[in-house]
Amino acid sequence: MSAPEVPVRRQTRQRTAVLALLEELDGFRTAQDLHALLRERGDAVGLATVYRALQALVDDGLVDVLRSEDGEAAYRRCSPVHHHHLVCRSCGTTVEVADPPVERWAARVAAEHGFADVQHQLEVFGTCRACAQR
Amino acid sequence: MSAPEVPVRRQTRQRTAVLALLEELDGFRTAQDLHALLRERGDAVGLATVYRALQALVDDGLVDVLRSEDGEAAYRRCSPVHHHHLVCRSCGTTVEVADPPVERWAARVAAEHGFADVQHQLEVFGTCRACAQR
DNA sequence: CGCCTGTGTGAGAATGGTTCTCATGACCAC
DNA sequence: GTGGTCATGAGAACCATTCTCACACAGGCG
Repeated sequence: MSAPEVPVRRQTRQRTAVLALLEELDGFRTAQDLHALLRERGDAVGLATVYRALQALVDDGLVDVLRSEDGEAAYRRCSPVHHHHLVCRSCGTTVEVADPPVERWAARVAAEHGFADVQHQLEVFGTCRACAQR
Repeated sequence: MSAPEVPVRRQTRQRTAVLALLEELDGFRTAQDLHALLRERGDAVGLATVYRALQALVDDGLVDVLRSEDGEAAYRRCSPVHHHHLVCRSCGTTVEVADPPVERWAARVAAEHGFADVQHQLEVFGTCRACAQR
């Protein structure tokens, strides 16, 4: 029996800064980006700390992770309910979309093949209106 | 105007070996795995060559790529028509599933938000019957 | 209010998957 | 066969991420 494991998250300047930056930005950003941004505005935070803060936020369900095509991780502040993303391939703007029949479909297909404990991962990529007009 | 760019793919022992191995295996394998397997059975192929062969196969649409949670790429021989995957989280067994209303749904949602040139990426993860029984 | 303890931090090193370099080898059109 | 490319392979380079470890600070307690 594993205990609930509440890791007693301390509130520090660095963690606050990372979350605040994510709140302020739109779309997915890599850890490297966030680190560079914080540094630019004089709010110096170590790279390792940015990674740790992001992991903690992901664990708490406050932030989404996405793997870009080249394997780099991108993070985004999100609402804590299940949803998917519509991401602009060019500028990174993101729209959260509530989920459709996909839920039911995934569950049904999985059951048909004898799979249990099902999760799914769906991202839609496209070019947003602004970028298409350039 | 860019020419069609047909890179004149040569047939070599190494590329044949990589594709043959993928044909033979089931489920997604990392480049490192494939390299180790080839080496074990005495069919020595350089690691860089495995990566190059896999990229060529992906470009030709003969192989699918998937990014595992830690960013490692996994490859799998696949049918050249659009489809999604049902992957066992535990043993890696994969089932190709033809896709459902998701196609239409993705297109519609994208259009509603002014996105063009839409692609999507959907993977379903679960525990297959065999693994669940252990 | 100040101490204490354990958690958080940061710089740099380590890790590990992937890509690059470049000299050498092999495919294949002629 | 021959030649000109393209492919190969060993190792180095690259780069995102994680680890290490000494030091700093949050925050509960006296």
